[in-house]
Amino acid sequence: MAAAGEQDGRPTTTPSAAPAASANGTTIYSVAELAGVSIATVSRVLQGAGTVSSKTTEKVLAAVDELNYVPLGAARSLAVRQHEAHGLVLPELSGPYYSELLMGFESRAADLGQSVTLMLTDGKADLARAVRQLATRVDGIAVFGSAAMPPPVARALHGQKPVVMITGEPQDGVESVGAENAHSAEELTEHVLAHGRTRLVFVGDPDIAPDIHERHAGFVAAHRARRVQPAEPVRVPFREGEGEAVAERILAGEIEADAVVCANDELALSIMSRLQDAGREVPGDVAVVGWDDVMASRYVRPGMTTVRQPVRELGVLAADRLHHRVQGGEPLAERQVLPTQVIIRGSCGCPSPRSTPPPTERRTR
Amino acid sequence: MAAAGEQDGRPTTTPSAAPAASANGTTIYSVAELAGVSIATVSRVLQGAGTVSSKTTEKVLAAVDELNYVPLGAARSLAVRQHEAHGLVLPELSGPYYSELLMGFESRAADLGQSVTLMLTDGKADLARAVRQLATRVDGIAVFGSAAMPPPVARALHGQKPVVMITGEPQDGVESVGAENAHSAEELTEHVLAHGRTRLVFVGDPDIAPDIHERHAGFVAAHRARRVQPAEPVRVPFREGEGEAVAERILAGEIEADAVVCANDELALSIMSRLQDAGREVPGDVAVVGWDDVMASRYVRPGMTTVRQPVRELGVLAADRLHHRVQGGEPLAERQVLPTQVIIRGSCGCPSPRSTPPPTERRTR
DNA sequence: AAGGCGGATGTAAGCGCTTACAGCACCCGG
DNA sequence: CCGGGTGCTGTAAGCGCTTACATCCGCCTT
Repeated sequence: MAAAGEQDGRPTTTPSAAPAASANGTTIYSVAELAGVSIATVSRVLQGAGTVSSKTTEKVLAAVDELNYVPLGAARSLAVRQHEAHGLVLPELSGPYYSELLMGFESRAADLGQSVTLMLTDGKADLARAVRQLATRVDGIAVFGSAAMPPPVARALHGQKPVVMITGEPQDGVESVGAENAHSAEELTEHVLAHGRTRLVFVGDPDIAPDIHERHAGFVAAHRARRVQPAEPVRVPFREGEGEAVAERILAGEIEADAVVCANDELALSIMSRLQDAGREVPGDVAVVGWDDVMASRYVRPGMTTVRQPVRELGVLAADRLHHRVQGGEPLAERQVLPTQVIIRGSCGCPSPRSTPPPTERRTR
Repeated sequence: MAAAGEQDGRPTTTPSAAPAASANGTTIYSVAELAGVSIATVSRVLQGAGTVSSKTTEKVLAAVDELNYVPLGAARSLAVRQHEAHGLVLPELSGPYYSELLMGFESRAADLGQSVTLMLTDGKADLARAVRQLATRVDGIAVFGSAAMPPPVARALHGQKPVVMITGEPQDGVESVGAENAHSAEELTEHVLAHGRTRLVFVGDPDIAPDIHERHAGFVAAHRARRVQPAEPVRVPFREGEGEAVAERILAGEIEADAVVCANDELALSIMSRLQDAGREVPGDVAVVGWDDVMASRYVRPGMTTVRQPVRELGVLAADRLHHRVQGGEPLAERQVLPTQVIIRGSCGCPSPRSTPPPTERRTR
């Protein structure tokens, strides 16, 4: 009995025939019809909600299988008023930094049952439009601080969707997560200073992003503690080629330094490489240290002394916080800060250890 | 006049009051009401479709702005029967390979007006479920071949949504894109052979993925061409630690080789590093070559001889093809193959060039 | 035996948007 | 002065799903 004798297949008020359906034409109606039940029951089976007899459940599942039914996410989203998706906005993906972040984010988001919609800002002509468009399809957005969130965009989102900034300054209503910078930068700088180096230069632009700013602040603080005057930072953007250029300036004597403290490993690596090619000894003539602990830093000779950030955890944290917000939770006023770790290898002047294990075995979960 | 005197704000048949609305409560109805027009007009303005007087357009835009209106993507998707999103399934993201791919994919997808929903398979407990879930919210899916698409999943998707495989064997109805492997592997191997090396070993598992298989085939072909018997491949998974292990076996004399041809750079890099630490000369005692041209390969000494794949272009191509399919286009029967390039540096035995420029300036679009 | 209860299922009202179609005002030529 | 464009706007019917509520039925309680 039940609704076995359904003569329409679409027992709603709608006068029209069965809906045109998704890609292949199967909708919840087709499934219901085939299983001889109502669409409500199909939905209940699929959502695991409500009570459905095991016999009915079987019938429905069989029908789903036979028709190869894939529900239309948009319809569900509309009905439940949730996208069940988190947005992530990153500048780009070269280098391990953003990838790690993304992996952590995706992993946690998946655990929370959220899909992740990614947007890269580099090369986007109309950023504001892109973010707006993204906002249209997600419940909340995590944004990587530096430059990924121009004011107009921030304004557009204001109060619309939960936003969490990664590595950005916390603002009213948008919370922020990040890694520690100032202390480890100070520690690293002090370490170099302790090697007896006296003319350190900081390479990277402190104004490019708050975290670089903090790194530079640590650099300055270490100098202050020893009552020595820090040199002016060499302001260059994060681009591999820039390292070469800086190295040339050092070789030419234009920049006088016996140690260079770089804002990231890419810069440090390219500087060290160029210096070595030109016959300079590292760390003999000049020490070089970086930031991020990218893979290459373990393989170059001497090993690159650098700072490891818990980038993946940052991604996890961001996903967590975002989800919290999406669930209606209140934003945290203070910034969440994860600890970093100074990794000593040979490029700072220390005797090179044989090798440093990777942070975590690759390809682990 | 127009509908200025609208008394309800929701001129549909629905008896209820104004809808509860999205996150912040603004829907197309609120906008219409504020602007004093119908929701159809608001939609037209926002979609740029149909004809709307400039006066009305202004009013609507003003209302949108004032209310900070963000349309609900799900509702639009439901109405237009398109998700306007591409799914991308990758194993993970460590190393530059997948990141590049993803960047290419995202960039092209964005150009095509599609958002990208990313899913990483590594560490996912219920892959089939995850993919099914993904299928629910996108118009088509691009899958990275190796292992990312277990048969049950493939079956689930079969005929449901367009699928394009990246680096996988083309199958019925699912097209495939990839980079050239066999020829460049042969060329690379022949190059090493031409250096006078006689005992080459291939490190990596040819059965792990079709592309590795092809690489190995090229390795074998080069031997054949010289009528020499290739050694059995050293089958190891792609994990950084594995390189160390292989290096130990070489050091122990367990593997006898004067050249090792690795399935990727990570492996090559870690082998070379361990060998050098143990006092072996590279390329003097043993040559090492890799595949992928990761960043580290440019910075190590000697530079790593390797093969550069147009990974980003692969991502672009995948997005393109997927979009083509989503638009109703027919799948291409033959595999699309992009050319690769052998990069000679010092680790194969050649005199080290000073430095090799990165493939493209970083951070470019 | 009647009433009530609860499990299983169906009914139908939306979710917020797009769009075919209808309607209306205005302008032009005849 | 009227018919028919033409240009703009409104009406309303869905898109496929979830879910509150109604319904039905069998069985237990009294």
